[in-house]
Parts: sequence; structure tokens; C-alpha cells
Amino acid sequence: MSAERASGDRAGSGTGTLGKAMAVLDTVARAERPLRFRDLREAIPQPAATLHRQVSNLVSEGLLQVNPDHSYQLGVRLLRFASNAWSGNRFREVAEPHLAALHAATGETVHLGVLHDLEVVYLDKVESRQSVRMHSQIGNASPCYCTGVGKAALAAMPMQAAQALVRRLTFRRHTETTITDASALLAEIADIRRTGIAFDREEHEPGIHCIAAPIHSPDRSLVGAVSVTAPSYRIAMAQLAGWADEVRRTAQAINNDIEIRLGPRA
Amino acid sequence: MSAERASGDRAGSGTGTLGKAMAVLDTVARAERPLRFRDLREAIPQPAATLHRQVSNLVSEGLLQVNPDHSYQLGVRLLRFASNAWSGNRFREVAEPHLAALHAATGETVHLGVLHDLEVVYLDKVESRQSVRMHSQIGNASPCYCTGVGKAALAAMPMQAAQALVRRLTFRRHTETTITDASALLAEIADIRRTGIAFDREEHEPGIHCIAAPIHSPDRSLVGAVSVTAPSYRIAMAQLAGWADEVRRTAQAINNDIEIRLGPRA
DNA sequence: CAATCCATTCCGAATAATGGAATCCGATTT
DNA sequence: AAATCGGATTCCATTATTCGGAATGGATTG
Repeated sequence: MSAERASGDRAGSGTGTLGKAMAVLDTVARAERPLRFRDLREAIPQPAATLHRQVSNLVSEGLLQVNPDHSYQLGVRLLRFASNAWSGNRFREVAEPHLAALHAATGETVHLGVLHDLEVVYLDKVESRQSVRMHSQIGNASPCYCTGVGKAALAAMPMQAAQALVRRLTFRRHTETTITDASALLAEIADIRRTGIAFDREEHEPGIHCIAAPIHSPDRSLVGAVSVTAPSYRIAMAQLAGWADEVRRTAQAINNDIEIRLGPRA
Repeated sequence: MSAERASGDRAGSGTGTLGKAMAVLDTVARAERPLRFRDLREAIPQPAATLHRQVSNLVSEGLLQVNPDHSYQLGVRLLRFASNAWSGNRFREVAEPHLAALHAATGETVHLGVLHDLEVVYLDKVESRQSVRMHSQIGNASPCYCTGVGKAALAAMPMQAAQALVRRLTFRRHTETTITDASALLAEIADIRRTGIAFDREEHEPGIHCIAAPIHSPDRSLVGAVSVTAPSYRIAMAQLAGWADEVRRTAQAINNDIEIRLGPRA
């Protein structure tokens, strides 16, 4: 069942009472500004009465909250959950010291991310200048096809599953170099699988590039990556590539520890 | 309906398909370590078959994840949601500059928290030494009866609602000074309502005390507080009390801004 | 003041959740 | 290696919940 999810086959998603409720939360989460009921109606193909009840249930569970102007935003109960989802995450826990070491070795920002459906969700971040508020990054999601972590994660998946997932993608061009078709992405995934290294060549944010290496749980039900990110004006591509061994070793070390801590006989 | 929630009457909670699913998540969230299916069974009074399906649904929605050893932890999808729940929270957004100002005035740690059911959930924190990982605090929950933010929030509720909520509390002694009965708590809430200031006299953590002032959304469907927290060895009670005007003014300023930004005609 | 537009509630019909019983799987014992 | 055992998982008839068209309510607009 966990294997199913990693197979990129989310057939079960959006079905069932729970799935529909989560789809509503997704809609609110993806919106830039608080949505009003009418906005929800046009975003979600449900009869008004049905949608209204679903929203009411979400509100009374504290997953959604209504502003006095009848707009909706995600509820604080989600923060309560997330606090635990983060601190209790064994993947993150195991990776933590290795991320710190990688940061020490490179001096640049280090990320840990995992694949969730079609997106990469960032679990942790280590950077020198902590001036930027940290949680602005933790839990953030980015497309998997234009980030180092995302492409590395895809390469960690069983090939079949990765192909199935790629088929479900819709590509949006973020920069000049963004990969915008499935075959190019699949080709690059094959490369990453061979070399154990993924690059983001300013494919998501102009002026930002990164190098990443895949990590995965023993059964590959959870895949992700570690990455080193840097501004291209300060760190040349060659220098970034020079960290390949470091990054690969870090990923390998995390995989080992995960195997030990989460292995079948842990 | 939002009024219902603030009334401390969570009659609807735990009912319905969604409520039961969230109850499972709560159980996992409250546990210290990852729970196995057997642990869930004894924590949740549901037939095995029913519980198993509920858990399966949560897993296939990404709200729960299974480790290879069949233990469960909260899923990354919750982090995705929380990222938005935090950044999109208008309460937090409005309060942010005021928290910074209060921190500048006092030099001590400033918190923003809101009441969620019987607990206080922290939305934001400003402190000088950012060495401690920030998200270790954001989203964290504490009992409402032994924290400055919690007691102030109770005082911001309509009296009836606060009484109903207090009736549902079960008191646990955390320190020597923890309030452990309803009548003492209600008496203190009455004081807070008069003075506009709540104190935590080392009632939650030994050696830590704080001063707080209530804030609320226009319709009081959401109540919370700002607080200044300090170690008692360094900051005497008298000095803490000396910040009362500052804290009250900050809370008032937030209330005003909320009124403007979230008012009925916003 | 009527008209209009949404949000909200109602309630019979449709659907999904329920849970006792049977089965399966893997660990421990003989 | 076979038997045994305890919990996890699946099955499926029953039951409870959700669904959604239609009616109602409330507020803003012309």
C-alpha cells in the first residue's frame, strides 16, 4: 500500500470522504489569497450543498477557519499536526547530522526534501545566515521536474513508478532552462540513475543552481534527496560539480543510517 | 458555527468520518514515539477492521506514513499544509510587526499563540538568540490552564464559552504553582478580564514566567494572546509586571489592526 | 422596495463506512 | 521443518453517513 503511493499511482486520491475533504484543503492551500465560498465552488466540481457541508466539517474540525468576511484559510490544527510531523520524522532525524556536515564542508545552503505525489516537500534546511525565517522554507513545496531534489528523488524511484509519475506531470516553464517535456525529463532521470547526481541548472529560479543526490527508505516507499544550493553568480557550475563526491557520500551515509534505523529488523 | 467552536463546545468533534480520521491523527501526534497498529488499537476504541481501514485511508492520503517496521508517523502532506497555514495566517501576518516592536522594547522572547480547543498553539515567536531551531516552537501546543497565553485567551472568550471550556479541562500539575482546579482558574480569568493582563508564575515550566495580554478576532471566534517570557532568575516578577502597559498596548494594537483587516467590511 | 445572487438548510436517495467473521502472514515454539 | 499462535488484513452484508436537488434565508444591488 505504501508501495502503491510511491508508484506514483494515486488512484485512491480524491476518493472517499477523507480524500474529498483533503482536496478542499489542497485548493485552499494552493491559493495565493484566502478563498471565499464562491471561489471554492468554481475550483471544486461539487454541488453547492455538498461542498458547503464538506467545508463546514473541515471548519468544525479546526482544519479550516472562516474569516469574518467569509473567506477561508487553513486552520491552526494543521500547525499542531505539522509540529509533530516534523519533529517526529525519522527521515529528518536521521539525516540531520549529515546535513550539518555537508554544510560545514561546502559552506552553502543544504536542503533535505522528500517527494510527495508530484511535488517536493522540504523537510529541513541548513544555512549560515539564519536571518531568513526558517519555516518560510520548511514544508514548502516545489515541482519535482525543475528542482535538484525532485529529479534526484525521481531517480531513486523504481523506474516503472517514475515513468507513471512523469506521465501525470504538467510542465510549466519557470526559467529558460526548465525541462518542459516528459522525454527530456526521463532521459535526465536515466543519467541521474547512472551518475548518482542531479543538477538544477537554474531550472526553477533564475540565478540559483544546485546539486543533489537521491536518498530513499529501504523499501523505496519514500524517496527524497539532499542538495547543496548556491547563487550562480558566486559559485560556478564547475565548483558545484566539484562537490559531487561530498553530496553523494552524504546521501549514501543517510541511506545507511536509514537502513539501520528503519530497516525491517530495526 | 465558528461561534460554536469558540464556545468551547466541541460536540461535533470526533464525529463523522472526518472527525474519526482526525482523532487517529491526534493519537499519533500526541504519542512520544511512532505507534504500531497494536498501540493504535488500544488507544482508539474501534473494531480492528474499522481502524485498519481508517488508517489505510490516512496513509493513502499522505496524512500518515508507515515505517517498514509497521509503525506509523504523521505524513509529509501535513507539513505541506502547515507551510501554508502559517504563511497565510492573517492573524499572524497582522501581529508580526507588533511582536517585533514588543521584543525590541523588552529584549525578551515574545510569543503569539491562539487557543485551539483546550490547547494553546504557538503561531509565532521572536527572540534574540535564534540558535534554537525555530520550528521547534511554532505549532507546538501547551495546556491553556498553565500558560500566560492560554489564560489570557480564555479571558478573551465570552464568559459562558470560557466556563464551558474550563469544565472540560483535566488539570495536571506541572510545577508547584500550577492551577489545578476549575474554580481557581475561573477566578483568575475574572481578574485577567478586569486587568487585561495574565501572568504565568512558573506554572508550566519551573524557572520560566511570563506576562500576556489577550487578543481576539472581531467576532471572538478566534482568541489568543501575546506574551513576553523570561527566566525568573534573570527577570524579577516586578520587572515583568512593569511591562504590563507595553504588552497591553501591543495586544490592543493587534486587535485594532485585526479589526481593520478582518472586520466585517474588510 | 423588489429583484437578484449566494449561502445555507432540508430530506429522500445514493453511497460509503462499519464491523463480525474468515483468512493470511510471519514469528515463535515444539 | 512442521505446528502453533497472535495480530494484521480482507470480505461482504448491514448500517450509518454523505450526497445533492429543491426550498429557504439573508444580504446586497438596481
